[in-house]
Amino acid sequence: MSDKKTTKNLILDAAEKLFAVRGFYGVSIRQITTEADVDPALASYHFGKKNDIFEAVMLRRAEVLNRERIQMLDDCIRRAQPNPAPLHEIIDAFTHALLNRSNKGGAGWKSYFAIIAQINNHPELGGVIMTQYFDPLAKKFLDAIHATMPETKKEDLFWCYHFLSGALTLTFSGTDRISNLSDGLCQSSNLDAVHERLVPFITAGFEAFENQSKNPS
Amino acid sequence: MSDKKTTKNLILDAAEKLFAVRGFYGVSIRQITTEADVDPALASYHFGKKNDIFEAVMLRRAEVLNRERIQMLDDCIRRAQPNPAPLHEIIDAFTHALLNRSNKGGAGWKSYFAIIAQINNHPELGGVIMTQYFDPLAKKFLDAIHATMPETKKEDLFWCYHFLSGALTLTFSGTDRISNLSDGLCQSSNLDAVHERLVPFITAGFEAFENQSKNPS
DNA sequence: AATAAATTTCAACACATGTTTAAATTTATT
DNA sequence: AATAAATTTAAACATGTGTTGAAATTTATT
Repeated sequence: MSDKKTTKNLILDAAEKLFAVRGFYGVSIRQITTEADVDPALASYHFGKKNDIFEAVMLRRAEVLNRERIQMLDDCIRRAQPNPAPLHEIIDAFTHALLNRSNKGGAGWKSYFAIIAQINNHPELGGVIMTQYFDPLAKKFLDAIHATMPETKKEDLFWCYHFLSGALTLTFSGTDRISNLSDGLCQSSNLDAVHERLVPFITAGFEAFENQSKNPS
Repeated sequence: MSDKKTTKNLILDAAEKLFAVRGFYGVSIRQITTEADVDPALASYHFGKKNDIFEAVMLRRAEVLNRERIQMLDDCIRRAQPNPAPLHEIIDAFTHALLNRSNKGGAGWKSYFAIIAQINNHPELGGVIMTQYFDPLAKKFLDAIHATMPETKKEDLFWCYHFLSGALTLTFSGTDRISNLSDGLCQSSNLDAVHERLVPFITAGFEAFENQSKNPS
């Protein structure tokens, strides 16, 4: 699904697809290599341990993703100069590449984000892997938001980011529980509908902490 | 950790603890029964399949939890009569029992919520189990919110609920990624700090959709 | 074309998996 | 105290696990 169909990529594609549905522990190397139509020994040969396959899956798309997101952030900061960037544009820059890829990037990207959703909420892997691949970028966004909302306590901004992260990743998870709740009126797969609502929702949430004089309870 | 220390409860407690850290597929029945200091065969004897253990873990606390949350919702609706309940009180009723138990309910409750966080973001289990145990309650809350915000499109309310669900469950997950991000300034374990900020954040998010005349993009 | 390197195959390793069976033991009932 | 039921134990089942090793094959280099 990405680049040349080398054995390495065949394995990564298969692993990505299966990890997305059953998680790291729910997938065996045999299942991966069967899905990839490849000998089981090739997984060890090309990647080493099972853990290394997982990390390779994560790394492959994280790079292109982060490049895109930083680009969007820099653009919106530059556009606004000398003023600070508008909050909703920063939120959009943070989420747009993700939702857009998840929506129109093909099955591989969708699987990738489903894995991220799982990891982000997984106590054992979440702290490590997310921190490793996405924290530098998160800090850049928080800096940008801080520049836009200089009077808001940093502590509050961190928590707002935390809520943003949770809302965003649940959208990726592909559980589509909202479809049941809404009797089919809403669907997680309709990521345009999500994006239209996520940005104003989160923006309003941040803005609730703009007047620091207000009683925070 | 709950009720009498029967074999059944010993197994459920151990399963709860382990599932919270490594997920359903990451835990074996042997690990569970070892942790519970009990013969492996007793898991099958008392519960049947591994899946049944998991469902028993889920069900045990879901009942007391939902009873508490419905109570709080009914209370805040009754207090406000004949007016609709204030939005922030509804949000509080939805989240308070969860965050409070996770904070002060002991290790078992903390594990339980970590499992919920995983399930909620798991494409295979999330749709089924969360729908089964928590959807009736979610519908009640959405009805209450709809009564408070009658002019807002139901579709918007569903999405807002979706974001709320994501932000809330990430808080439960126990990943504490926010601790790294904030250099220890914020910690997921400090659930009072979360609650103080989650309610106004989410409330403001909902309220962003109050004026239906506004362009939703 | 001959040689070296990289890749793929096939078989096997030792161990872990969920679950079952039948006997031993404890607990409850008459 | 005798009998029945419920629970616990210990062993084993077949199958799946991640990983490795040594040949066979393909690809690249000289």
